[in-house]
Formats: sequence, C-alpha cells, structure tokens
Amino acid sequence: MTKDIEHRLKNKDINPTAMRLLVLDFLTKQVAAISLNDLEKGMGPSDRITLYRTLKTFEEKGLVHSIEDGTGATKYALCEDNCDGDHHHDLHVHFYCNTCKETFCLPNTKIPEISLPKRFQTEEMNLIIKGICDQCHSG
Amino acid sequence: MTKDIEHRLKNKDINPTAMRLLVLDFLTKQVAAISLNDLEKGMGPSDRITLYRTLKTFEEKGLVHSIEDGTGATKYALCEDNCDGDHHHDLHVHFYCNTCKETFCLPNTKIPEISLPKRFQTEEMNLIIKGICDQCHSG
DNA sequence: GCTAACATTGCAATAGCATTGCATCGTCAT
DNA sequence: ATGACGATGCAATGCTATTGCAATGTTAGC
Repeated sequence: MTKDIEHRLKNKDINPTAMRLLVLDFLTKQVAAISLNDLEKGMGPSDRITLYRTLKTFEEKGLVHSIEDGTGATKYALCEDNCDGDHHHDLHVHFYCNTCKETFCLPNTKIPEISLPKRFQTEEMNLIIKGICDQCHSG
Repeated sequence: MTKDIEHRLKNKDINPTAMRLLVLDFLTKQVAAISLNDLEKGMGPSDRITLYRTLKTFEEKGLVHSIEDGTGATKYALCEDNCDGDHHHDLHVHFYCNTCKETFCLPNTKIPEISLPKRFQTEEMNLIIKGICDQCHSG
C-alpha cells in the first residue's frame, strides 16, 4: 500500500512527495544495497541529481544509511533500526560479495566491542567483510 | 640509511629506483596514513601519476596497504605484517579521527573473528573506527 | 480563488579522485 | 652498441559527488 510507504516517510519527518514515495518503494524492494547509479537505472526516467538529494534527505532523517564498500560508489540501504538523523548506529556488518559484486546488510551480525588503545574514543564503526555470499557459494 | 630503504624494496621484489626510494623514505616518516594528495604535497615537485603508480606498485608487492576511510580519497600506509601481493591480511583496525581528520593504523588492535550467517565466506575484512584519537582527546 | 512563502525538482556546471594511453627515457643484458 | 623492458611524465578521460540557479509544485493565509 502506498499509505504504508507514506506513513514511513511522515514518521521520519520527511515530506512525502511523489518522487520520494517512488524511491522508498523501490528501496524496500531491494535485496542488496544499491548505488545511485543502480537507483537511476532501476527507476523510470528520473533525474539523477534529484535521486541523489532524495537519498541524502533519507539519510539525514535516518531512513537509510550509506555504505562505503570500497568500490568507490556509495551504496544505500534502508535502516532496520530506529535510527534518527543524529544517531546512525548501524552497528551491523556489511558484506560485499566478490563474485556477484553486491553489497548486503547483515542486520543480525553485529560489530563486536573493540577495545582501542588508551585515549582513543569511538564514535562510529564500519565493518565491511568481503568474500562470497550465500547465493554465490558453490556446493 | 638509504641502503636500508633499498633493501626493503628489493626484499619485496621492487626495482629500487630513485623515485621509489624517495617515496618509501617519505612513507616511513609518516605517522598517519596519507592520501595521494598528501604524498604529492609532501614530496618535492613530482608527477602525480608517477606517485599514483608507485603506490600501486607498492601495494601489489605487499609493501603498503590502501585504506578506504570514507573520506573519498584512498589513504596508504606501510604494511607492518609480512604481506605479499596476494595476501594483504592487514587485519588490524584503522582509526579515523573526526577532529584532526587523520587516519591511523592500529596494528595492535586486531579485527576479531566474526561469525557470519550460513554459507557466507570471508575473504577480507575492513574495519574503520571513527572517533577522537589520542592526540586530539582533551583532558 | 489568489498570492506569498517555502520546499522540491530538474538542468547545467564543476570539483576531485582514479585511471589509462602514449611517447620518452633510463637501465640492463647480450 | 642495441634491443628489450621497465619506469617516468604528460595529456586526456571517466566516474562519482556536489553546488548554483531557475522552474515548478505545494501549502497557508487572506
């Protein structure tokens, strides 16, 4: 239902415009994290910059989080947690498959506590694991 | 001693040219990981592309490793481990300071074992922690 | 219904990093 | 010497991210 999507936007204090409804709808259908390019290709003919800003807005409001998987292109995925703009503690692991080149959130695999050297203070953590995903795993 | 630097190159099967000696010497003097830009600025007047390729060569041969800290610019730092080109298992944590914007290797802080979901297979891991480094920590 | 204020969108343009092609030059072995 | 090969330097390009600005839509007040 469109109503559901609309509600999710409003809950995050995002003005539910047509474009945003479409983007959010598209994002919910994704299995893997997608780049701006993927989004542009996946959606109908839309303006790249608008999509870019839509993602930025979503990120600021805590609806999606961005992932730097080392491919050079930032990927985006919906937040599972109750993030808000300030607290993006997506402390789950991200997995990049070297075979299918997709980036997945592993929401149930959390980043463990790391004890840093004296006087280093953690604010964010970002763990990318690269390898072979379950789908590409042969045998 | 230049001899020492030269030996380190030869040990890694890298032809010790003047440029490479300079770059490696410069790298050893760094406290933090540096970007191509930093390298270019820090060295005398040198060609950016040559520096780029020098770093690539060093990376291939296992002398340095590259770090994606999310700033958009790839950073490089000397490997501490006995890496070779194939096995870049720099399983230590990298720390990005939000205050001084520097990226540090924490060679003694290793990435712990992570148990992934079934049929996911790890090949590399990359953990970036962002926060405040020991130098910038006030108090 | 009209209008002013504001948010959103779309186009153009730009910045910055990464990367390749090609020509030149140096080095080393025969 | 010369030929092969690696290294260097310049030019050019691709790609992602990002901003400026104008046009457009949307909302609230009258």
